[in-house]
Amino acid sequence: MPRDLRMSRILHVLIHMDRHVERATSEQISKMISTNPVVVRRLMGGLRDRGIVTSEKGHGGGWKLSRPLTEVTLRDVYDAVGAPPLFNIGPHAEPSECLVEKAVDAQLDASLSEAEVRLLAQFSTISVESLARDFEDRFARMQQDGRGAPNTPNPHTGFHRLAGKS
Amino acid sequence: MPRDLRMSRILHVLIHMDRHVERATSEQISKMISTNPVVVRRLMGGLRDRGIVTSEKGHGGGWKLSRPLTEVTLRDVYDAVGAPPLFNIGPHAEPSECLVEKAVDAQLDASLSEAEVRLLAQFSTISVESLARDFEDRFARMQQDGRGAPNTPNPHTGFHRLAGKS
DNA sequence: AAGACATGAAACTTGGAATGTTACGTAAGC
DNA sequence: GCTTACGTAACATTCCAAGTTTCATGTCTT
Repeated sequence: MPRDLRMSRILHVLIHMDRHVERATSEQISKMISTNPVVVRRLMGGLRDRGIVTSEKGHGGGWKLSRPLTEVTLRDVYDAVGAPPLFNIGPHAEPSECLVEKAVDAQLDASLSEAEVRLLAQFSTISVESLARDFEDRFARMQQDGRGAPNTPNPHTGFHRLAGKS
Repeated sequence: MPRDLRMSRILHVLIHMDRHVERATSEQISKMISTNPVVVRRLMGGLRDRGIVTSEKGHGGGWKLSRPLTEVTLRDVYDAVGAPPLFNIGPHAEPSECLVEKAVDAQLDASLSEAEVRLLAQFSTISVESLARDFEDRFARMQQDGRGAPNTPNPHTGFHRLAGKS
């Protein structure tokens, strides 16, 4: 339903890099998230500027995590992709002359701002590592309970088989 | 910053109708919010379907409030405009084959869903009347404190001068 | 030094959603 | 019968994320 997929995509990439590959080129990463190398560079550029990943040119170059995912929060990722508008609804951008409109916009904005603060605060408390681990735990439990999910071994590039032996 | 202005516009219209005009045509309303009569009909159609306003055709027709704004919540308005996606960010629509991606999307969706439930719950507690009154109170206070805001008498169609004598 | 491999960045195209617009149909009042 | 107004379909416009093309820059290998 939503629109801006950048956060979702970056999280996807970060976890793959942590779990499966030490160093990855934009080309390789673009296959993970089914897109173009240039799009990957745009996304990763924000992460590099914030010290979450490093990039190296030339032969053997590519992207590497520069700190453990325990030290990267959802808030960091959100900021790294440019802190796009959280909400799809809201008041006008430019203020109006109309007092009623200004009143409505101010009140509506107050509700949304409060919700935004809360959500971003929650993002700050969630590390990418814990996000990945939550899932892996649940998946492992399913696995050992009566007949787990399919565990289809069909990844993008040959990686995968998450949450087996760690 | 945001995109979907429908809620903001409808609130604007509802308060104007309650405060200033008993009955208004799509033409008149369109001038309030600087748009087209057809756009107004689209917006108001949702309200009519939910019993918030009534419409009448022909001479002397137009739109009227069918219940007091004390009995219309922000949630009602949100639903009436089609309950558009609240968030601008989020995971993909179609599920992926990749387990990592599914994990990321599920976790991200969980955070967003929780925030959505909270925000909509809050919308349910706020009536359009109280939203308007909050502003009017604050405005009146500014007015009597040392020299209030300009109180510019320049509305859309000649209405206005909110929060004077009620 | 030459060539291959990567990132960096600018410029343009594409696609979807809200909005704006035009046109026509239907109902109500004069 | 004519004007007024809503109801609706169809199309145009605008905005932004995403996709794409192209070239420049830096780095490793031979």
